[in-house]
Amino acid sequence: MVQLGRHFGRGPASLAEIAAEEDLPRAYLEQLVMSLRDAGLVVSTRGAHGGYELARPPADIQMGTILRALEGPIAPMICASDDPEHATTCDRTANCTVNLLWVRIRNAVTGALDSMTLADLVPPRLINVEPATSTATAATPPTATTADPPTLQGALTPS
Amino acid sequence: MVQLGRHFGRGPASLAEIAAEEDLPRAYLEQLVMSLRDAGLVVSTRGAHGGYELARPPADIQMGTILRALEGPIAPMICASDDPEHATTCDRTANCTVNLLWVRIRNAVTGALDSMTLADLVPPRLINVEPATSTATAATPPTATTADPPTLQGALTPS
DNA sequence: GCCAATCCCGAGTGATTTCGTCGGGATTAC
DNA sequence: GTAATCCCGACGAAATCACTCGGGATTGGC
Repeated sequence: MVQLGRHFGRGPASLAEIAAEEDLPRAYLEQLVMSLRDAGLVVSTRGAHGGYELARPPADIQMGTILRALEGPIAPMICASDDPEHATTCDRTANCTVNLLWVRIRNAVTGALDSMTLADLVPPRLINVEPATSTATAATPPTATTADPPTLQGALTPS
Repeated sequence: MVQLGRHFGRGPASLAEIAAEEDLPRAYLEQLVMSLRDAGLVVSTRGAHGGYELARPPADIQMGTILRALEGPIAPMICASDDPEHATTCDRTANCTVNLLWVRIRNAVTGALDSMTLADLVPPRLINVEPATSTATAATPPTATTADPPTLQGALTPS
C-alpha cells in the first residue's frame, strides 16, 4: 500500500502500525500483505519488532503489479484477461464481436496502471494529523511541504 | 445489444428472437432491454408482432452510453464515479492519494468506451457458419491503429 | 369480440465475490 | 522465557450478478 511507500527507508512497519494509519482491520490487512509478499513486492521480518517493507524503491513498483498481485489478472471480462493462462474463451467467442471492446478497455486500464508507480502516489511529505512525535513538521525544503500538490486536486473534482 | 444493431432497419425484433440468437434466457434479456429503453436507446412496440429496435442509428450510439445504461455510472471505485451525483466521497478521501489513480483509470475506460460506437461492433456482414477463410485472420483493418483519443492523456501504451 | 403474441414490471432465488473474523502456531528481540 | 510479531487456514456476513416467476397490459389478426 501507499502507506508502506511512505514508510520506505525507515525499516519494517508492523501490521498494527499500518492498520492504525489506514484504519483497516489488522486481520484483513494481513491477508492483503501476504499476497504482496507472495508476489515479491514486500519483504517481511518475523519476530518482535518485525514487520513489512517494500522490496524495492517505490519508483520501481508499478501500480499494475500491485493490483495484479492483489486481485489477479486484469480482465474486464473473462474473455479479455491480461494473463493468457486464464484466457477462458467464453463459449460465444466465435461470434462475439464485443470482445474487441473489452480488449481495448483492458489495454487502456493496464496502460494507465503501468504508467504509474507507487512513487507517484506517495505524497511528497504529507503531514499527518497525528500530533504524536512531531518532528517539527516543516523542517524540509520549501516547496515539498505543501499539503495539497496542484497535480493531485486537478483531476479530482471537475468531471 | 449488438444483435439489435445488426437488425437495424429491419423493423422491431422480439425478445424471443434476440434470446434465441444470443443464447440468453428470455426473461433475463427482458430486464436488460428495459434498462436500455429507459435510457432511450431502444424503442419498443407492444402487442403482437411487437419488439424492440434501436432508437437511432448504430453509429450514433456510444458504447459508453450503453454500459452506463446497463450498469450505472462508470466507477472503478466509489470515490471515482463518472456521475457527480453518485460521487460518494469515501471517508478516507482527505488523505487518499490513490484516488488520483482511480480517476486516471476511469478516464482511460470512459475514453475507450466513448470512442467506440455500436456501429464499430456490428460485423459488416458476417456470414455466419460459412468458413470463409479470407476474412478469418486479417479482420482488423480499421481498428488496429492505436486510436488513442487525445482525452486519454497518453496513458495508453501501444500493446 | 376473442385469442395469441408480445411487452411491462416487481419480487424472489442461487451462486459468486468481497470484505472481514477467528484461532492458533512459528519465529525472533530482549 | 516472554512478549511482539508474522504465518496460515478456515469460517462467515454482505453485496452483487445472473437469472427465474408470475401475473398484468397492449395490440394485430381472425
